[in-house]
Amino acid sequence: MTMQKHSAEPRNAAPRILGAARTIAAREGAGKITIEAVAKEAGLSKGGVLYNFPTKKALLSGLLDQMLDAHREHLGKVPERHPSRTLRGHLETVLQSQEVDDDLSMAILAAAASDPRLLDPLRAEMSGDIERILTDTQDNSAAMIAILAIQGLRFQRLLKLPEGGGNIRDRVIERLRTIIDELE
Amino acid sequence: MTMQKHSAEPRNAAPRILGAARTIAAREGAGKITIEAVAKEAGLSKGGVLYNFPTKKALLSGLLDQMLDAHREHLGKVPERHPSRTLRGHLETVLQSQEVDDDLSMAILAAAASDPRLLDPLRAEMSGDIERILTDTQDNSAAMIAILAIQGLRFQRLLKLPEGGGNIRDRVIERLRTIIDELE
DNA sequence: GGAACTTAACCGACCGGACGGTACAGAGAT
DNA sequence: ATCTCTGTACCGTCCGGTCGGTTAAGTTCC
Repeated sequence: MTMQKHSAEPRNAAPRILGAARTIAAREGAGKITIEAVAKEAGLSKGGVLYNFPTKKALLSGLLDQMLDAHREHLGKVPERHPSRTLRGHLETVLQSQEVDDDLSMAILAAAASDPRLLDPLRAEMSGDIERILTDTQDNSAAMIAILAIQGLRFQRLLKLPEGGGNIRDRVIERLRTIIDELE
Repeated sequence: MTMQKHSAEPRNAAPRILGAARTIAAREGAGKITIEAVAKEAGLSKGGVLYNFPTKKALLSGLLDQMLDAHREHLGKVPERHPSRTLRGHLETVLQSQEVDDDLSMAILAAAASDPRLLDPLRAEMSGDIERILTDTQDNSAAMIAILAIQGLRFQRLLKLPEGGGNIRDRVIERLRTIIDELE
């Protein structure tokens, strides 16, 4: 009967740890991400966490990496025909997968609060995205405004800032969709 | 004029303390705001800081308050005739006073990271602003997009995210100005 | 096939430092 | 003298990181 290994899920504790970190960040705020708290949430000990991520920076960095991966994957699902598909993809990502995106933003907050350098990979990624979008569209300023508005949507939701009430949010989204479509 | 007290600036250490906090946040990240560090930066001792702000929450809260005040003051300078003057004011504030606005964003970050509830005053303020803007304009979705884009500009600069290079930023701003003007 | 050893994964006690907060003393001005 | 403000010393806690186990699963050699 060989037995199970340790308790329940033997391998790959890393994703569980990252998930725990996201949970904590979403529930109690980015500042509450502590190794012990993450360990408890993930169902293992502090040592276990530090085995997988030798330092807290590594943990945060890994968190952001995972978020970026998820984000990339989402963008990949957008039909490629679309000229400004990354732009459209960004918007749809923000809309569809609220959880994933909130987590991403939370990871950004946590990273920015502890060590701004952790944002470097994000910057690189965004740099590529923006460049691609701008070369694919002729009305660069309109495209950039769309990008900025999408970012605004992110932080607005993340910080629970007021949305204007009513169906304004939906109308804004619809408007953004048409703007993006018109960008061709 | 009697005399100075101890070292240099006798009264009203509070603004100096808040300024120190802003400096630290801008220089080392929002997470590095610590009472001792603030004290050192402000040129007084920990006790001095804690006399003016009995708790760290009070400090962060005061920081955000000051930022909101400064922001309000800026908005007040915008010609009142303008129908969407708050919207225009927001944009101009972001543009003109880079320091003040970056500090505001940093305070937001710091507050959000430590205790999300500290953002409540900000939420209230923004709620009023948005409501006013939306009632003053008939194209609500366009106005909201402008608001979101302006917020996007804030965080973009705060987190040093890529801007798209070239003069795109300027063109975006010009475009936003015209959009806002057309909203009337 | 089984003792001896290695390796991977994890535990949990502990350390040092930082940090928030308290207590109290003292200097200036009035 | 008293009130306002600031400095110094200190306490308890929390947190990141270290370190010596420990357990389970191979691996090697006979």
